Amino acid sequence: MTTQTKPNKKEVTREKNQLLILNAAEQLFSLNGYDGASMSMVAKEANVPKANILYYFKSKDGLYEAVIDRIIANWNLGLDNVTAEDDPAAVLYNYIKSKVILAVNQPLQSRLFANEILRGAPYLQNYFRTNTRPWVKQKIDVFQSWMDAKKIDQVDPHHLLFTIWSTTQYYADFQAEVLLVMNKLEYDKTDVAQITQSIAHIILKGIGLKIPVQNES
Amino acid sequence: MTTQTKPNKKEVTREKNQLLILNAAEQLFSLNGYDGASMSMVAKEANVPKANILYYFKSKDGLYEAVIDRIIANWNLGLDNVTAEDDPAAVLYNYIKSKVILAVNQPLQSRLFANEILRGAPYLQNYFRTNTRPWVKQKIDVFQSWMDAKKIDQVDPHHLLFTIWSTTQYYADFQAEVLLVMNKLEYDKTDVAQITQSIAHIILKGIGLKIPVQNES
DNA sequence: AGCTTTACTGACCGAAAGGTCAATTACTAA
DNA sequence: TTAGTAATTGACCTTTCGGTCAGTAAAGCT
Repeated sequence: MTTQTKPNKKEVTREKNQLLILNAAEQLFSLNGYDGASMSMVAKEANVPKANILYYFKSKDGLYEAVIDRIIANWNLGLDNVTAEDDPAAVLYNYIKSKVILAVNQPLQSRLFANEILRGAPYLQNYFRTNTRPWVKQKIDVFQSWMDAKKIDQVDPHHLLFTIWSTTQYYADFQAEVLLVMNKLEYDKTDVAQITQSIAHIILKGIGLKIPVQNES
Repeated sequence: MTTQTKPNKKEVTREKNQLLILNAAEQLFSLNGYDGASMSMVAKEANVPKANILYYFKSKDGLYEAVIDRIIANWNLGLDNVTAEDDPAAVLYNYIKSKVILAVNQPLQSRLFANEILRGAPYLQNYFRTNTRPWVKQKIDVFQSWMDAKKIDQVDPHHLLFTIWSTTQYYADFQAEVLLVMNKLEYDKTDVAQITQSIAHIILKGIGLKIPVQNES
């Protein structure tokens, strides 16, 4: 007997509406930033009364935090369980690839974070301190041990990480610029592979690795 | 006899005030984005009456455009006069170095652009089309000829360019994140060299080049 | 069915936004 | 000087902002 809450009708509609609202808010905050998105825009986009949003989320800040919290909950920094014994080339290649796929296919979250950080990360500070920093510390240690073992070149491991983050996220956050410069309307199916290939080539070779053979998945 | 306009007192104060306003606006738009910065904030920061700003710049849009125009006027995309005959390593190293210096020392412009592009570049579209695109085209051609001459590895030249832009601008646009992750309050004197070194190592070696000897300047 | 409680929302609020304008204050040129 | 013109700005306008609240609707419970 689990404490299975019966599918209370109230809870069902509440959850459904909250989902609508969070999706609308995520989209609008991503594109327009915190100040650029208004509660009434969100209400209109989600097709619910504005007062309903306030009822659920207390305030605009509350809504924004809820959006961020949801993203973070599904957020995966990647490179899970990586150890000094792993093959750097395979690990980094897969990491780059997964980040490029995310950037091209789900740019909203990346852009929301970008907006946040541009403003000095008022809401994400805590997250960075309590989650990202320990995560980074662990990866940096692995990178360092790879360097000590002469598996990869000696470069500042922080900057190596930033290089991977920046090159991949660029295609999400600065999509508008990338598309304008490349004279495209949107990314096409070949772009993910192209981008991954280029970035991986530069970064892997840049630290003394070879690109692993890509087994089509 | 040049058409030297006599130092008309009106024009002098006008120019002085416009400068105050533009500086304040640049700062506020950079940090808070278009919607996050209000005319009264700018007025207060610039220490002029709000109506004065409207008098000079017609509208908030007008002010924003003026800020962007001023940045663009002083903007240098770098890599000037680069040709297929130039040494790729020296050219790219210097380019990276100059971009890192800009990112660390003058992040405001970069962040303003970042804010713009995140919103889909409503005001910069035209600039990208008429200026950046031709500039890019010319550099891409040079990159391509370096590849044809086997001076550098074969990678998509667009993505090579984006890699340089993203890695360097990251330290301006995402400064808050970088500092949080590295547990610093601000960049210190050694950072420019560190960052340049790391990025240049990865990118140059990544396309088959060696880092040129750095003659301290 | 009826009673209680919670969920919801239309109408409204004060504050702040961008913008206008009439009145006032400089300058300039004669 | 002084008339004429341009520069300046305090006061005010409309709209929209985030947020409140009293009243209504909808479950849930017995």
